[in-house]
Amino acid sequence: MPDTNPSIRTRFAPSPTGYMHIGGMRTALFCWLWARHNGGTFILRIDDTDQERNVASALEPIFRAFRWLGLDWDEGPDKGGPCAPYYQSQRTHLYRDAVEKLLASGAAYRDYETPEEIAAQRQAADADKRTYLSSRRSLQLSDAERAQYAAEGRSSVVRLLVPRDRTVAIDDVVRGHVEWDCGLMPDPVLMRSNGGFLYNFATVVDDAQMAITHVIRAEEHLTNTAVQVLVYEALGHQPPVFAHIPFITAPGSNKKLSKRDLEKLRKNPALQKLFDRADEIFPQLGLGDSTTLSPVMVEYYEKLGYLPAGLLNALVRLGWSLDDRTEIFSLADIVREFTLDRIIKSPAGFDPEKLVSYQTHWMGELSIDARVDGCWPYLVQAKLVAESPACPPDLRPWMGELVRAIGDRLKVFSDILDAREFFLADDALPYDEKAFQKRIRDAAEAPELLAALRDALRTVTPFDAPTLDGFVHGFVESRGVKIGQLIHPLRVALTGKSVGIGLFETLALLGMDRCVARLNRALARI
RNA sequence: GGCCCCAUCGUCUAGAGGCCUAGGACAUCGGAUUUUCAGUCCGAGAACAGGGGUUCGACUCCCCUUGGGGUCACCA
Repeated sequence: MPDTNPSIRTRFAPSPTGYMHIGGMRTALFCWLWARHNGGTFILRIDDTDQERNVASALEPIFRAFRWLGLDWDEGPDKGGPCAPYYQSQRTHLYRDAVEKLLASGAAYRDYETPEEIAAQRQAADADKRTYLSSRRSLQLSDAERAQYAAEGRSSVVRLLVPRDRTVAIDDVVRGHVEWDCGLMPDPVLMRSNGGFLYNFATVVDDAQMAITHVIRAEEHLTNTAVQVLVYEALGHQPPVFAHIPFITAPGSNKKLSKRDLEKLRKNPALQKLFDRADEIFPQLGLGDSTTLSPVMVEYYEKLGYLPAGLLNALVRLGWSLDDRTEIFSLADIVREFTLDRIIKSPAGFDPEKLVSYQTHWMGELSIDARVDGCWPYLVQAKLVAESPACPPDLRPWMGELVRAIGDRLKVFSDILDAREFFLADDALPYDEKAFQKRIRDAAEAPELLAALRDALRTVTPFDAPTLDGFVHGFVESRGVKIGQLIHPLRVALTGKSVGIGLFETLALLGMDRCVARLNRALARI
């Protein structure tokens, strides 16, 4: 058992965006894992500094995603905790105090230059191919001028006074030693002219006040870290340990997987199937389509009936591995084995195929009963069965047989909808016309064979798969035809499709009466 | 463009100087099983970006080049 450290505190700070991004979820997972691995504390803090929207409803999908995956938090908005409140919008007094402290110590200054002036300076620097640096003219102001400006209510921002004669460095757990030259940094704004605070500042104040020991976040924040470390130092705090993890990219590309590029992602060959499946399934469930629920959102996987274990397994293997052979991890395994030093440095492409393979594994671990329970809500939602919170007891044995017959074809719970023909009324069965043509109309002996079988079927008892297997084989033998000549047309006649579960299971599941009814209907439409 | 990061099979990765004729998984392609599909079993192909060093010896260390990415806001 590796060393653990209960004093470790990590946090994840989502913005209320109205959905949970798959990449963000992976970051959150790593934060959660490090806390849990150590028996430490995992904190959820809401980054709602620019709260235009309805925070509560925009937060709901985020909480939902955490709960679905089984990632709990020890301190957070709904739970409270020793560092409350956990909404940044309610913590402005802390930021204000920190700004005052920095102003008083001279580590920060009030800057009266207008945005236009700054922009002009920036442009001039660009034109001269010079690194832009803050002019710091406001520092030259006399006390009298300062007082006058304040009295006039002239607008100003508070900037950190960057110590230009040195460097800042971190020893990132993942990246190693990274260093920046402060002489190249403009003075960052800490507080806006309207009194609002900036991310790079608020985050540091929060992380320090919440005693976060490990900041685990996506690599895109690496550059921000320079400013943040300077703020830690100016405030007199010890910076936490940083771990900048590689981000998740779109399959076959090395661009960040983002919701903005949805249209590009739609054309990505590896993602195509996921979008198509969404467009096929979600409308049946009354959930919109791939535009409302796309593969970059955690909700996509939940709503399609993926298993938390499947997604979790896939997510943790993106940028992390234990050794040269272990692929399958339960959440408990991951918690036990997860360490920061096994995180990879390079970006990881999200591979839907690999996700499916993990998913298939974990689905296989589930009992038939559990699979029935997982599938049931989809049948209800698609209105294929009568509304009921769970599969009724009298239907359960039959459902169990169906799910057993579907076997590995059931990769996610919504795949049960591919077996919709078992739930449709006999006179409402749609036919794959191409298959019907080829297997029934164009096969000379098919109609007669089907009719004969229909009549013979009435004598079969018990009407179960093994018996039917023997019976059908005897039937074709006695007629001197090959099994394939019967089986293909029979499948189309009974299910309307050319592919599906085992044929004898299909017969048994349908039962004699429905088989006869469907055969009659098929024969009548030749 | 400045600064920063990254670079092993198509993909996810193992590899902390000799264990590497580079291992595993997913995907792909064969073959077997089979009533379709899925699966299962067996097998195959498939990678250290390039160039310099260091070293008896480099996938592993250093430098350069190339390529990719991130970031440069009174966004987060």
